[in-house]
Amino acid sequence: MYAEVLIEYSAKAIDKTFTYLIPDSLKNDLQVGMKVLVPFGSKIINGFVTNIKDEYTSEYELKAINSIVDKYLVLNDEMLKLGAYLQSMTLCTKIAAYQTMLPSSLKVKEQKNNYSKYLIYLELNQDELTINEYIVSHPNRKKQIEALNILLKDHKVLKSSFSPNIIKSLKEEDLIKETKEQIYRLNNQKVTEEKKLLSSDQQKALNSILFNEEKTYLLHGVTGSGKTEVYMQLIEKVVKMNKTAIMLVPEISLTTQIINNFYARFGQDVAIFHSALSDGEKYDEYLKILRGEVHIVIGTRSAIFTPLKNIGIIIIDEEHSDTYKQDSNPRYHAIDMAKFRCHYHHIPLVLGSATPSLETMARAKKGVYEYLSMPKRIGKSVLPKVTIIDMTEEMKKRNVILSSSLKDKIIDRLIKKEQVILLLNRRGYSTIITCKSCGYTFKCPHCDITLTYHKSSNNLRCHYCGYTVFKGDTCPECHEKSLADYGLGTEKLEQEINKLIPSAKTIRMDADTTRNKGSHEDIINRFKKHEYDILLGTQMISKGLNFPLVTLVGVINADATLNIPDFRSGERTFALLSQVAGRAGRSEIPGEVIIQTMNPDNYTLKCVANHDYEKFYKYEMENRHKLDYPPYYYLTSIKIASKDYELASKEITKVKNYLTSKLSKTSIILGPTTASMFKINNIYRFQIIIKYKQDPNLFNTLKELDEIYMSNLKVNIEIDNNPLQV
DNA sequence: AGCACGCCGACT
DNA sequence: GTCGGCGTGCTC
Repeated sequence: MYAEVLIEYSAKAIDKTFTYLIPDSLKNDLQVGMKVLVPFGSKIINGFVTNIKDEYTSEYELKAINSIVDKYLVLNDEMLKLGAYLQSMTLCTKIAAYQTMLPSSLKVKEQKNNYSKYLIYLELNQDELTINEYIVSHPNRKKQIEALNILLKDHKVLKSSFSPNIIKSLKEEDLIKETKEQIYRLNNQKVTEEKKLLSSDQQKALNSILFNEEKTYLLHGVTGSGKTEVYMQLIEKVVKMNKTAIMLVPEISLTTQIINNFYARFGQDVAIFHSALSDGEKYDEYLKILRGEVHIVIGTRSAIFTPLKNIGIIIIDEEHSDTYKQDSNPRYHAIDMAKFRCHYHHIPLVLGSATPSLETMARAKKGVYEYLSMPKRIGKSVLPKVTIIDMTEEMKKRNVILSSSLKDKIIDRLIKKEQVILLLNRRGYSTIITCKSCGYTFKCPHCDITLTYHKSSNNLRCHYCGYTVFKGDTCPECHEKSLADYGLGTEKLEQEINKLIPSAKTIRMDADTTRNKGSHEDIINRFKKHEYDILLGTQMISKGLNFPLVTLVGVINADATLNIPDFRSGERTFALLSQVAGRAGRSEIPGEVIIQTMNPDNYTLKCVANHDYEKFYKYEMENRHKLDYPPYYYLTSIKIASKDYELASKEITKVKNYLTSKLSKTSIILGPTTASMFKINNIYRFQIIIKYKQDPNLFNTLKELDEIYMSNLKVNIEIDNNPLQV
């Protein structure tokens, strides 16, 4: 018997199967979809079995498979097909596709292939009579007799409750034995079964979703309309049918509240899956799923690849979130993967959002998706009042960071013992450091980016490659003491608030303060307990959090996200601000939102202020239509990357010519231009954008291009179908 | 991806 | 005369 094996080097040059002999010892256990260790060249490395066959003829002397990495981990038929689909969509290597589908802890680096955690128990290994004889004949061994008596009474006791040398001597006498039971690191008990009463909108949405056909639903519900409860009741129905469910959330650490609700209602029937789990936890959760011990999986993007069987529904919460698209190697979108699995199982896909992506909404309007709407908040809470503050006016009053009205309102909330959230979508202290006498600005030597000043560590950092330099007092060019900083980051905001409102207790949440595991939750919990009055931070404070005492949300600088040169910046700003605005007034006390901007007449901001998604949608769709952007056209971006500037620029022109000769006349080929992040880590990037509605030649042309650059070591090609950033 | 083989330049 | 540069090609 022979096995076809993919080698775990993700390189285009060896992205093909190699045939190995299956030794007799593995014949019974080996299955397609398993990871194996094989000799390859001079090394022993991981491989992945894609086929098993009886016949093979070749001039090679075949090598044999060494061993199976983990006999519990097998990709089933569905997962193998999904992997092939992933590979064909993203043009990644075959092995990379399967690797992304298996939990990363199992990319066995060191020879550690058993992540299982056990509890070890001691039991008597002799009958009661023998034990008693021993006790009588060794009256001096007091500690040992004590242990034996405990075991006589309780039969099975945790090993850790005895001291090791007692165990050792009793084991030598063969009086006791060890038994082990696997335990899972994450274990949550059900707390309540209590279902919440549904509003009529919720009930209508719930009833509209049918479980026995393949169909995509858009659940469009404003913040606070109770989408989570609908998800839970949908899943409850599915579980009652003895089927399983996957629910994706954008970022698990920021969605702890949803997770806790699910644990409370479904307890051990839930497995969670995301990158912040430890390797052991990940392994346990994966095993629970593989063994069919849970019906529900909640997780981030990668959870779409968990091997649940007999799926009954897939739900994607906050479907517009960028986090569902992977921004490195297999650039897949979780929604595409979900559609594949829904098709496989003939089941519904539910996309939920308060601010659906334009693509999703357009499909709902066309009737491709069924549209379900929940336009009202549940209970007594109402949508907050949103006010736009013109910062150009405030600047004249020398209010650079806080407008007088936002400052007054913060003080008012502090007096009322309520809480405040402030959003500033830029971390660090200040964004640019410039020399006032010679005009020098600090830039990253490896990237085409200005460095951000971090005051707490007194250094300048590149937010792309991590390059860090100490900031001195003098300009490195002209050596004058005339360095000035411009632009506002969260670090400076925190300092300024403490200066302006000294009585306020503030806590900051951004990538810098949440580097350690559990620090997100810690900040959230402490804020929730009202240890702090003001939570300030980047966009990570906007998602899914529900703080009843927050009655004021301030957006410090709405222009920071609005002015990013990307055709989706309006859409992103609308979603971000709507979401953060939704944090205000989640209980009976009505909330209020202040948006500070230099562009008070901006249409997007006005739509946010009026909570008017429809108006924003129409406006933005017109723009997209005029400029031939999605959802009217599909996009594909092709980048050529190289350390050699000249070579990259020469190759991108070749690519352009190739595309022009191959693609249909109706496709629009833009560029070549320098990519938006032109130089990162000393690598130059040029790009071409293809806009198309339908192009039968596109896919094959991309594949050909990919193959042309397959063995080129100096130039890399990066193809991204439906890129999020252009 | 890693590693060996192979063919030309600057050195003890 | 050798050491070593990295270009090319192979790995079941």
